[in-house]
Amino acid sequence: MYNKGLIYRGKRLVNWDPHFETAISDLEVENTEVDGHMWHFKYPLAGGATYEYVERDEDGNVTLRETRDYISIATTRPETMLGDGAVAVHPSDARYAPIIGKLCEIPVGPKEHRRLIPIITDDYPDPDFGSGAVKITGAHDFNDYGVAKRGGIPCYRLMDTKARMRDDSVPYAEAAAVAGDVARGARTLSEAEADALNLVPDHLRGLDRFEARAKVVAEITAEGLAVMTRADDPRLGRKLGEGDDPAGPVPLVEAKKIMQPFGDRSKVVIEPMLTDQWFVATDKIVGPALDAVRDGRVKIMPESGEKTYFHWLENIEPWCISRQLWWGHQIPVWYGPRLENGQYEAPFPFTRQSISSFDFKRFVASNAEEAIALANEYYGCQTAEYQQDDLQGISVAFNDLMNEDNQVVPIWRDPDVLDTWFSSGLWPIGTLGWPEQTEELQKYFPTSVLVTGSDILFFWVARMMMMQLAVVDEIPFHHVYLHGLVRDAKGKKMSKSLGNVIDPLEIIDDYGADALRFTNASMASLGGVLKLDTQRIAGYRNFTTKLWNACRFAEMNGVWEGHATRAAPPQPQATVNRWIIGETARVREVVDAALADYRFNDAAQALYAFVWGKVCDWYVEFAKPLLDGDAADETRATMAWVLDQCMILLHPFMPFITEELWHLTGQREKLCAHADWPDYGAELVDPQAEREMRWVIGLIEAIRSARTQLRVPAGLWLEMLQIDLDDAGAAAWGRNAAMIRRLARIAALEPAAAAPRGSVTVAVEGGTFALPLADVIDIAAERARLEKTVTKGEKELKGLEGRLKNPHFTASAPEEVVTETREKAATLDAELTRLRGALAQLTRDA
RNA sequence: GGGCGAUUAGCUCAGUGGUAGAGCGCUUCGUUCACAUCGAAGAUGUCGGCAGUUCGAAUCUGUCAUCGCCCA
Repeated sequence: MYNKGLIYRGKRLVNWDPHFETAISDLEVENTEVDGHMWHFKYPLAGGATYEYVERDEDGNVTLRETRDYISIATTRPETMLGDGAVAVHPSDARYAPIIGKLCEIPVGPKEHRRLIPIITDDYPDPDFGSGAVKITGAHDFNDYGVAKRGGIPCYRLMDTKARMRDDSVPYAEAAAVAGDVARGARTLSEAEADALNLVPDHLRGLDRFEARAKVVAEITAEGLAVMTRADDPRLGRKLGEGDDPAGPVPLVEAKKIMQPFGDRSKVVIEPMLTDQWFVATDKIVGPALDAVRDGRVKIMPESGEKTYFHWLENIEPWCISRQLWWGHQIPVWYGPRLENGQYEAPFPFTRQSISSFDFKRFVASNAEEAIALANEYYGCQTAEYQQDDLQGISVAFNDLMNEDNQVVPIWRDPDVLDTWFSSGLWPIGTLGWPEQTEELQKYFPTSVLVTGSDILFFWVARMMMMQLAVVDEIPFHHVYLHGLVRDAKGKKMSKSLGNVIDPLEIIDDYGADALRFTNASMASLGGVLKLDTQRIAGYRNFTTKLWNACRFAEMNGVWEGHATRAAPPQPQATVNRWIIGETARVREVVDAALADYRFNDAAQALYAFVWGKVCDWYVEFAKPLLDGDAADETRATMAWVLDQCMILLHPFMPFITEELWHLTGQREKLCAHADWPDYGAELVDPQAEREMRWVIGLIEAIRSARTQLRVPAGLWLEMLQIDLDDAGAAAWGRNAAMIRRLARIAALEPAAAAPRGSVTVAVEGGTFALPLADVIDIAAERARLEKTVTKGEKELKGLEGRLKNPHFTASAPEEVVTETREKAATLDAELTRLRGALAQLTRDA
């Protein structure tokens, strides 16, 4: 990338972490609002010059007119005043028009060496904010840096790597004199010369930045150059004490919420710092990464992630990739003296400062041998490698070279390391052996799906995209699946300092790895926040137990005797068995469709509903009578197949228990993990069986509901009367009587012409039944129950009929929707008729 | 200030134009031979407000409100 011109070295303002003494990226900075102060100071005009300062209201009326010999500046960081290069005002700001181009004095430092700086115009200052005038400290503020660059204002660095006031270079008097010449236009400074100049007054040198701030404030205030106000000025944000005079003059120090940058690891205040760093020219490599998503070669899910991705990449800044850390990939660049017209050039003698900022000759190579080879060729003589911090060694070697004592040129490697995101940006190819053309690289690159947290989109995903396209000119993956961040049950970000971190190992101890995994899957809907709630995990723990118990039931009934894996479903005769095979086929289709769309929660949800709600709640219950009868063998075969399918389909969501059950329940040629994923579908559905079982379940539920609502003792077996029943219903009853009677606790079914006095009506599709319970139940309760059902049904029917009566609906709605609505209305109408009949009967009896 | 998103049952959340669901919780009942980490039955919603598009809106559009995240 360096050779392609995509990486360069430059002096730029970076986020500097004074604790770890390294540059960090924007994304590693947390901006937090804290209570801060805004100081207002007077910058006296040079030579005692004065001007008419006029303020007007919105209508242009003069609200203040006074003669001033200063310009008022507000700052939240007074210590940076020492490095001011100018004062800027907005070009449209009439208040300061008379003094533009004039010089003013920085009101700090020894009186005899006060620095003068120019008053310039720039679009950055907001005339409505503070005094409208902004001090420009290019080396310590990002906005100011921009103004300084535009206005040709020098950037004076004030602090060292620990954010202490600088204590190097020449005495203040000398430095201030140079800066004064610059301000008067008598000379200019190169970037490096400005950087080398230490403008910290001698008595402040070596102080911590916050100590220096306090001293600067105290000195300016003592000199009477703080802007004053009344003690009861609300901007001060403080309460007056007993003896305070509300009108008493006090310095204007506003109490203000300010956004302050903190290092996300060190938690110390980040200092914008002008340093030499390596950068990626992101503007040159961002295009392909944007195009790949725009044209759909790479898809980000959820789609909102694409918007975020575009927004970030379209506004990307140069990427600072050097870090001053001891760990990481060391930057593969070696430096040596420049060779110009046969002369070696270097800042002799070498100092820490000069060696890191001088523009040396660079040798970029993948290892030291190659670098030395390059250097030997360039210098036409031998070279030797040194450590950059071995200043003495390099100085001696360079001195010998100059004195022609020894023709060995010293070179040394850049001590900085690469940003981890730069290194890991190459992960998709680096892990496969690149730059070697390995078999793995051929086989696995480009990769397929990247699954990661939504917060990683900028950190890593965008960088992998840019770097793979820049380095090997291919997309690294075709799908990016962004999941939410796991939070605690209250939605708080987990953090060690808050102590709300949920340790997955503890969850696993309490609920099992399968329960945790299933929970994660079931909450993995696209986007959003995942609030990890142990109650929910416990629910899925219960689900694993449920599956276990279903298999145990099967075992107790001989289902697993001689069982071996069978891919093809059995072909049973019994409706129940035919039905559950169809249901299995349906859920397999739903699960596959969900997985294909990365809707893991839908897949998990469908399996949960099927295994618990269909297999355990109904099929196992229905099977109980069958296991004693003629259909016992085919039922065993069906149950074995269905449970095998449950294990296979559930395996991705709960691998441990399914694998365990797999091996406990039959002869297995391979792991459940390796079992063939099924591909059957709707062809296994028997529509007749499905209709019949739906009817049976409906009848059982209707009877159970009537029983409990009328408080029939749960253990009581009831006689039931068949009032009317169509052919389909009669056939269904005939085939499933044993199951219905068992599950609804019906002792016997007798035909009857009419429901006798005081009986409970059970209306289902195509039929009406009655439970003669005159002795047991409360007639009024039964009437209330029926009335409630009728009212509810009537309301629904009214809605359906309303739609059907609307000609626009029948004309414009899709045909199947109209048909479906008609059928629903007809069924409901028939049921209501039966219920109304029962209600009338009840009223007559009473 | 800019961008993104959210607002649905008591709680946590699904639901991309056909009249609203799940889990948990809650109420009542239950020692029925897989399972009380269970079973049966039940209650609970002007889908944040308003306006619009549409035969039909939780869903699309606009607007307001509240909240969250990211970036300044």
